[in-house]
Amino acid sequence: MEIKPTESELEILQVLWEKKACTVRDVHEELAQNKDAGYTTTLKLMQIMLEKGLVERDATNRTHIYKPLISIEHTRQNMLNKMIDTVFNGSASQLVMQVLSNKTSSKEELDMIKNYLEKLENNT
Amino acid sequence: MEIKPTESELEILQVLWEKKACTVRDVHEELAQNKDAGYTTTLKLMQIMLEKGLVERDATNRTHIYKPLISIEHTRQNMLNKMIDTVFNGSASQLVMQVLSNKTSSKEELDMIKNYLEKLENNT
DNA sequence: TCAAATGTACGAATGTTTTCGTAAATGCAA
DNA sequence: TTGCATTTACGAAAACATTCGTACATTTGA
Repeated sequence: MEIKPTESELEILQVLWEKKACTVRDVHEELAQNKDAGYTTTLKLMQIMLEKGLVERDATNRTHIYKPLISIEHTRQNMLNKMIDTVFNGSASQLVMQVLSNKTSSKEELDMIKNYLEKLENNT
Repeated sequence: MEIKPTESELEILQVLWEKKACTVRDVHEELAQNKDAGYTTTLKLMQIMLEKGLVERDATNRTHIYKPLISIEHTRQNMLNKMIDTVFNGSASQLVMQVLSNKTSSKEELDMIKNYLEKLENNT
């Protein structure tokens, strides 16, 4: 699967991932909180996403219901891999340390990560 | 600073970060290894980057010398923050764990990260 | 010296993404 | 019923990014 969502498409996917199934209006209203673009803009984008296979829809009723066709995990991983390749010289650990250095994480978060690391090491 | 480099601009920045100072030809030759686009394309892009303030140049001599004006760390952090905000619900640790789960890192890398984490915890 | 090579400048073509206007169909409520 | 609101479809404009052709200046070396 080599479809990279555009920035606007990602915004729409956020909403779909969160709400599982949406009408165009649902998505539009959600987006309208942070951004202003017309209703038909959102509609058009979602139609394009349908063509690209990023979403599917139930067109049984007049008001269509859209659902995401790509998973959030998959998309996250794709984006991370691309970023590691292009901006972090292929080093995942460099990326991790950069995240940890600037985002002031809580002790709980750090501990969670540490536990996770230990689990990883034991499993190999 | 709210200038987000485009994809092509990032490719050029990679080269500049690596080599510190470059002519257009330097950059072009480097890029030409993986991609094919004409010399004037690279030139034009670098001129645009100059206008945007992404790079500076010494135009004393006929062959101009370009240098990056934004640091690699800053750019990395910007990209990560944006990604955390938009795709990881604002949770840096979620991002970290996703990276660790899929990129099979070596034990050395994992240890490096663990040490780094401990240093972080001791400093707070 | 002077032609070829190398360099910059820059407008314009091309490609992609985003935005919107308008038309047509359907549902809804007075 | 009838007219107003909501919805889809779709073409085309606008905005943004990339690519390239061409003109012109400078350097180089035969």
